[in-house]
Amino acid sequence: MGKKKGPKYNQIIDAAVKVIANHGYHQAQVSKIAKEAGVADGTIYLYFENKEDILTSLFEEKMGNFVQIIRNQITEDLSIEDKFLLLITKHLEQLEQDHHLAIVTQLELRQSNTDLRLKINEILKGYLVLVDELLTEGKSNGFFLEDLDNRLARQMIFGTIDEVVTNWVMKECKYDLSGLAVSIHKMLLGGLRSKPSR
Amino acid sequence: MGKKKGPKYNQIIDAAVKVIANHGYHQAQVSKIAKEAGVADGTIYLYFENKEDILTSLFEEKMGNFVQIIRNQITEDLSIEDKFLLLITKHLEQLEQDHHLAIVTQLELRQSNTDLRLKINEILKGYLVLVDELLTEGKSNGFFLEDLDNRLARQMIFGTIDEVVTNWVMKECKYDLSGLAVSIHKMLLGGLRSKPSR
Amino acid sequence: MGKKKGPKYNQIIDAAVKVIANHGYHQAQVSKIAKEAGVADGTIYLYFENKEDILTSLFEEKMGNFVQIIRNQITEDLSIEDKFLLLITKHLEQLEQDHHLAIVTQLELRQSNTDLRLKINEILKGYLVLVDELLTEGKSNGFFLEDLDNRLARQMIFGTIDEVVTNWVMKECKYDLSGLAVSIHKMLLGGLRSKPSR
Amino acid sequence: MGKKKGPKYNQIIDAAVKVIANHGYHQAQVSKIAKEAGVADGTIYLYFENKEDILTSLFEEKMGNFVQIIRNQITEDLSIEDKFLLLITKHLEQLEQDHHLAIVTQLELRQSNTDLRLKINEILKGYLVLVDELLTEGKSNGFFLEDLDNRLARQMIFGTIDEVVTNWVMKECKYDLSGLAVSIHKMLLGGLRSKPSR
DNA sequence: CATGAATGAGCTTTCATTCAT
DNA sequence: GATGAATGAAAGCTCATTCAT
Repeated sequence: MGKKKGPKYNQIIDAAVKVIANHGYHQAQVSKIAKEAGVADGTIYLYFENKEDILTSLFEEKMGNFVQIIRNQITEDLSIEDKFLLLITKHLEQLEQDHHLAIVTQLELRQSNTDLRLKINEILKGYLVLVDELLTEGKSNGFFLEDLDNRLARQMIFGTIDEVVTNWVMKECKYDLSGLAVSIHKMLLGGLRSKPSR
Repeated sequence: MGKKKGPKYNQIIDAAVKVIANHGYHQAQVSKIAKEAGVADGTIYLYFENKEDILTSLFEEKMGNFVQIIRNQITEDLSIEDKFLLLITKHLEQLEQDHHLAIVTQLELRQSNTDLRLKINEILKGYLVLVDELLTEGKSNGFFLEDLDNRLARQMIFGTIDEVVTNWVMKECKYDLSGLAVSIHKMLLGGLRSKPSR
Repeated sequence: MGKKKGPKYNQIIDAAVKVIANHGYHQAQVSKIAKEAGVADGTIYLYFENKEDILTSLFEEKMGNFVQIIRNQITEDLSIEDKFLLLITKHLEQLEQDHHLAIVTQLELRQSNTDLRLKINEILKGYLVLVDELLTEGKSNGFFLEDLDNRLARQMIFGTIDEVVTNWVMKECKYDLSGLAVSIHKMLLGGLRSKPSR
Repeated sequence: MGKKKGPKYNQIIDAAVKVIANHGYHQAQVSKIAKEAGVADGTIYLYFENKEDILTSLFEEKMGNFVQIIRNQITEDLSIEDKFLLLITKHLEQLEQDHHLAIVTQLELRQSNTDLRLKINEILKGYLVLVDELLTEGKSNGFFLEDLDNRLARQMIFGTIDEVVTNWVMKECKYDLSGLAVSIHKMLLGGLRSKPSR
C-alpha cells in the first residue's frame, strides 16, 4: 500500500531493468531483483503490490518520462514536418541512451502475460495521443490529406519506429540508431514511391 | 519420437490453438490442451517430444506456407504497385481467416522464450526476402528511389502491417481487417504527406 | 495367467537380462525389454503378471538352474572338503560364464524394491539349504566343530563368495574369477590365522 | 546452496531416515519427508540442493565417522587378534544402535543408483584401508600367513560382517547383533574346520 | 495369440508472497 | 520500516498396464 516512496523505489526499478536485461524476462525472479537492488525480498512488497506491479511501474516510470521529453522538444514554432522529425529522433535517441532499457521494453517485457501488456498499452496511449495531435494539426493546415485514417497512420508510425528499434536491439545495438531518423522520417512522410502517382 | 501422423496429431494442435487463444500462453498447460483435444495427458507425448514441440509444430503447421501462399498470388505480369497491394491483402486475409490463430501468432506465441522465437523468425525471414525482391524490382524499374534503404523499407512495411494486425487482434477482431489493405498500401507507397516535397 | 509357456517366455527373460545389464535396472522399461525381445509391449503380459514378475522369474529361472548344477557335481563319494571346493568353484564358474547375468544378479537386481528382494531371498534359500546340508554333514563326521553356528557359517560362506563376485563385476569382470576358488576355499575353511589357537 | 545449518537441517535428515526405514527407498517422496519433518516441501530446498542431496547428506552425516569411531577404539597396545575383535564388535554395535539407520544403510540406500553409491563406496574405502592395515600388520608379525591375498581377505571380512548385519536387519533386528561378534571373529580367524589341515 | 496406441496416476522442483521478529 | 526463512500450489513428463482390434 505505501507505494512510491523513498530511494528504494527507484533502486528496485533500476535493479529490475538490469536483471531483466541481463537474464531475460523469465529468469528475472523477485529474489534476484531484490538482491540486485540490495534489499530483502520482503522489502519489495513494501513498495510494490506484486511482481507485475514492478514491471508496470518500471514501464510507467521510464516511458512516462519518455513521452514528456519528446513533448518538451516539440515547440509550437516548428513546422509539422520538423515536429515529426523531432518525434522520431527523440524516440530513437532515448532508447539509444540506455541499452538495458531498450532490451527490456523492446524484447523482454513483450514476453509478459497479456494483462501486463494491456497495461503497457495504456501507457503507450500517451505516445499515441501525441501522434494523434500531430496528425490532426497536419490535416488542419493541409500538410496531410483530410481523409487520412488517423488510426492507421498512427499504427504505421509507431509500427515502423518500433520495428526499427527492435531490429537494432536484436542486432545487439551495434549500429547508430538515431542516425536513421532522417531516413525513417522521409519514408514515413513521402512513402516508398519515387514519384507521386498519377 | 516425432511420430507426426494420425488424426490425434491435428486434434492436439487444434486444441492447443484453442486453449492458447482462450486462456493465454502462460495458462496453456499440457493437461488443459489434452483435455481440450479429448486425449489423455500421456497421449500428447506420443505425438510430440515435449510441450515446446507442440507449439513449434503448431506454428510450422499453420504458418509454414504463409509466405508461399502470398508468393503464389504475385504473378509476374503485375505492376510493382499491384504486387505490393497483393502482399498486403493476402497477409491480412490469411490472418483474418482464423481469429484464434491470429490471436495465437500475434500475441500469445510472442511470449515464448525459446526455439519458438527462432522458428517465428525463420518464417519471417522468408517474408522479408520476398519484400526485398519486390523492393529491388521496384528500384530497377524506377518505381522506387535508387537510394532507398532496403532494410529500413522492409522494417516499415512489416512493422506497419504487423502493428495493424496486432491492433485488430487486441480490439478482438471486431472490424474488417483485409479491407484496410488499400489504405495501408496507399500510405506505405505514398507516405503521409498530401503533396510531394520539392 | 497363462504363465510359463512358449519360446517367447525365454526370449523375454533373456531380453530382460540383456537390457538390465546394458542400461541398468532403473532404465529397464517394459517397452525396452519388449523391443529387445522382439515382441509387443502387451505380449509381455501374456507371459508375466507384471514387471516384477519378469524379474522374479528371471532370477528363479537362472538361479534355479544354478543350485541344481552345483548339486549335480557334488557326488556322495567326495570328502566334505572337496564338496565345499566344488560349491565355490561352480558358484564362481557359473557367474563367470555369463557376464550379463552376473551384472544383473550382483548389481542391478539389488536396486529393486524390498519386496522383490524378499522373493529373491526365497529363491536363495535353495542355495542356503545346500550349504546347510554340507555343514551338517561336516559336523556329523567331525570335520566341523559341533558348536558351529550354522546360520553364521552360512552367512560367512555366502557373504564372502558374494562379495568376491560383486567386486569382480564392479571391476568389469576383467580378471579370472573361478581361479580364486582355491584361495577362498582355504580361507573359509582354515581362517586367516597362520597357526591354530590353543 | 549448501546452507547446511540450523535445526531444520537435522530435522529433515532424521525425517528422511524414518520415512525411508518405514516406507522404503522408492516410497520416500520429498513430500512425505517434509511432512514427517514438519516443514513445507519447499523448505527442504532451502537446506538441500535436491532429493539426492538429502540422501547423500544423510549418509555423510550418519556414517561419516563410522570408520573413525572404530579406529579410535583400536589402540596400539592391543594384539592383532583383539584388534579384529574390536573391529567386528564396533562395526556391529554402531549399526545396532539405530535400527532405522541400519535398515536405511543396509537395505534401502543400496537401491539408489547414483552418486550416492559412490559416496557409500567412499566410506567403504576407508573401512577397507583399515582392514588392509590390520592384515599387513598381522602378516608382519607372523599372525597371518605371508601369502594371504589381502584383497580376498578383505572381501571375506567385509562380506561376512555385511551379510550378518543384512540378515539381522531382514529379520527385523529381533536378536542381539553385537553379541555375535565373538563367534564371527572366531570363524573369520580360525575358519570352519575343527582341526588344522596337515 | 499378438499387437501397440492409449491411459493417467504420480513426483520433483520453483518461486511469488507472507509474516514473525 | 526492514528482514529473509518459510510456505505450498502448480505443472511437465514417465511408464506400467490395459484392451479394442
